Amino acid sequence: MSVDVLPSPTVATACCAPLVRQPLSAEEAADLSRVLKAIADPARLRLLSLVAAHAGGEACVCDLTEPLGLSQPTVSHHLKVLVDAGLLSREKRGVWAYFGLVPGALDAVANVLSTTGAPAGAADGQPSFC
Amino acid sequence: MSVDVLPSPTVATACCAPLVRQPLSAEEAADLSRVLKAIADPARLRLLSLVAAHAGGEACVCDLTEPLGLSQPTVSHHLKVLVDAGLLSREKRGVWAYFGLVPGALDAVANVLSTTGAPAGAADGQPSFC
DNA sequence: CGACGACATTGACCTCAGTCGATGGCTGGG
DNA sequence: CCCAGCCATCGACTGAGGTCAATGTCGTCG
Repeated sequence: MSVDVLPSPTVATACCAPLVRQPLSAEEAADLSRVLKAIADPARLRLLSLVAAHAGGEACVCDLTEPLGLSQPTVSHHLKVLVDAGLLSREKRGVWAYFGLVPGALDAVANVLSTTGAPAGAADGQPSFC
Repeated sequence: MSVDVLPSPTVATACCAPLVRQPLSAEEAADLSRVLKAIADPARLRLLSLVAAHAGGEACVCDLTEPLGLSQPTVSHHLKVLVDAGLLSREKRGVWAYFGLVPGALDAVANVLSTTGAPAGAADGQPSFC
């Protein structure tokens, strides 16, 4: 296989970009579009909301296949996309794999899109990104 | 064909949805993904930032083809996608067509993604959406 | 009124992304 | 020690989307 597990939290590079203040470069636009493409899918949007609304803030694959009406490989694929984009975290406990929201990741994307600089206490306290 | 030109300002239906509070329905996710798919493209992201940063907050097609390095039909196509998504407004004055940001549209999307309810003064005063 | 320029539309090509069935790896239980 | 269940990966199919050349439409100017 050619590609290996490059860490690349793509959301990090797209952070703190005003978007409406000055023209984006081709690189910045490509980075930001990568994260947005990960979110711009109905199945993945529902996955994000399902995980976030689940008890404890995390859910396993078996909890997600039914509400989405998709096959298990498809759900696993979408979860991998979200994890690679830096939006979800994956933790394997025993047989089950638990997925949870990465704190501040969605807020970082929201900050980029917002015409105002930064929401009051949204991505606040996330120095790993900004 | 089945689908016709429904006006559908898709951003309106996707407004005010917490996303992390309760699971999205298939309909809500489809609506929201439509708007996000419009933004999740490097060329369109650069178009948004170019228009926003342009003098007067509006720009015509001839101002946008060069910085993007894309052909005129392609730029026109991307602009149409953004207009259909409710993110850009199009006003034809004489021979030129001027495009400008729809106020509050990007902030509405940012609100949906943000884990906190609403940024302080972002989409504030946009009763057409919320 | 004829030519030019700005923009939109069409048609076609090509690449990529979403989906599923089948299979493999791994862990826990009998 | 073997079996059962959860999850990831693979391969293939299909549809959607980005891009451009060519063409059409409309307003402007000489």
